[in-house]
Amino acid sequence: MSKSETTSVNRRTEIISAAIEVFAEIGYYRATTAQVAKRAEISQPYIFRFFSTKEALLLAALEVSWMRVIDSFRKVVGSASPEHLETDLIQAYDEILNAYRNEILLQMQAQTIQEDSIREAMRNGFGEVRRIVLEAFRAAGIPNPEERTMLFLARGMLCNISTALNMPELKEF
Amino acid sequence: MSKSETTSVNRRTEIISAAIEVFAEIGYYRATTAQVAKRAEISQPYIFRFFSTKEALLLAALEVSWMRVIDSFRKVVGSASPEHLETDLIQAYDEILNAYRNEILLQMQAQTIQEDSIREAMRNGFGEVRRIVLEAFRAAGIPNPEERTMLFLARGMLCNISTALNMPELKEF
DNA sequence: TAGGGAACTAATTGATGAATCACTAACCAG
DNA sequence: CTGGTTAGTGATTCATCAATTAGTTCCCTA
Repeated sequence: MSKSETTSVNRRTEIISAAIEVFAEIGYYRATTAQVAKRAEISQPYIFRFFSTKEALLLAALEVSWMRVIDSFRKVVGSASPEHLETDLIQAYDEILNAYRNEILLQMQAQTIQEDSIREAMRNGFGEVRRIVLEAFRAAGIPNPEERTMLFLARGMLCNISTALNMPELKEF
Repeated sequence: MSKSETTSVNRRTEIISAAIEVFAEIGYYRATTAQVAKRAEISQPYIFRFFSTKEALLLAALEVSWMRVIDSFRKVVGSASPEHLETDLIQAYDEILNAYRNEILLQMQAQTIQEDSIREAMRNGFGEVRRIVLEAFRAAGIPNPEERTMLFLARGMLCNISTALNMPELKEF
């Protein structure tokens, strides 16, 4: 049982969680800091004690969402047997997509945001995930690991869209 | 040589082209109708003679961009030999991605826009593309056509992201 | 050549949003 | 109990934007 004091760090985390929800639901550019504040049950100006700009808040939210995927994949890679590796990774991503849908919707939005800092965060995230999967496929002795990694990522991106548009038929076969 | 009179229809088309560029570069919600107007070399209010709202303009832009893909794929399906079908489709999409990058960037944005009319347009577009590809794979006698269609679409979506983030390594293998 | 309509714009409006400022309340150490 | 620090807010500012209104220009034709 962890205490839930209102420390500065806790507040920061609460604001990020609220931002992920609101940005995902409303759209980053259309969402207002007032809406984020309301969701976090604080006043709008108080957000700016923790994040210097709205964009800095988006960056923090993206950081959280990439770490969700990266940590999960690292855990799978560290424990899965070579023959279950790919199915376990797929299952792990599927669980994230169910439990943290908004974080993935936010990543999808960020794919087309042109701000340099956002693009860099997205490239880092994708690059790290790709590295983890590719290394794991290699270590598992999977043939054509580069192609298999590409196909794994591709299917993941189609799952995202299938989820976002509520079109299950896109990913089924 | 077609005449380039300034008819009502031409202006409409010009505005849509300008909107595709500006929305793709700036982001739909952040982009202003004034920026679109400037790109189209008309005044900002004049846009509203052709489109009742900013959202109606986005819908028209999405319509253009989906027809680009759909028409191109239909042409390939109508002329390609069964053994070249998939490579020809891939090549066709690659050419669209090069020549009409902004239209695809706009589609990517629209994947996460929650407005009902936009979601419906996106579902129609994806559904029609999927139908065309699946039917063509079946007619060509390709085994597991549903799975192959899913993988084809998945690779396409990864190509989009690879292009948007300028990460060529994502799609290569 | 008068006038009617199509193409187009300047000026404005009402609403909204990010960010800042000036302030209060609660707590805690010496 | 007091002086400093942390947590927090109401009110405001300045900018911006979608959409409307009220016009002007220009061409075609009867």
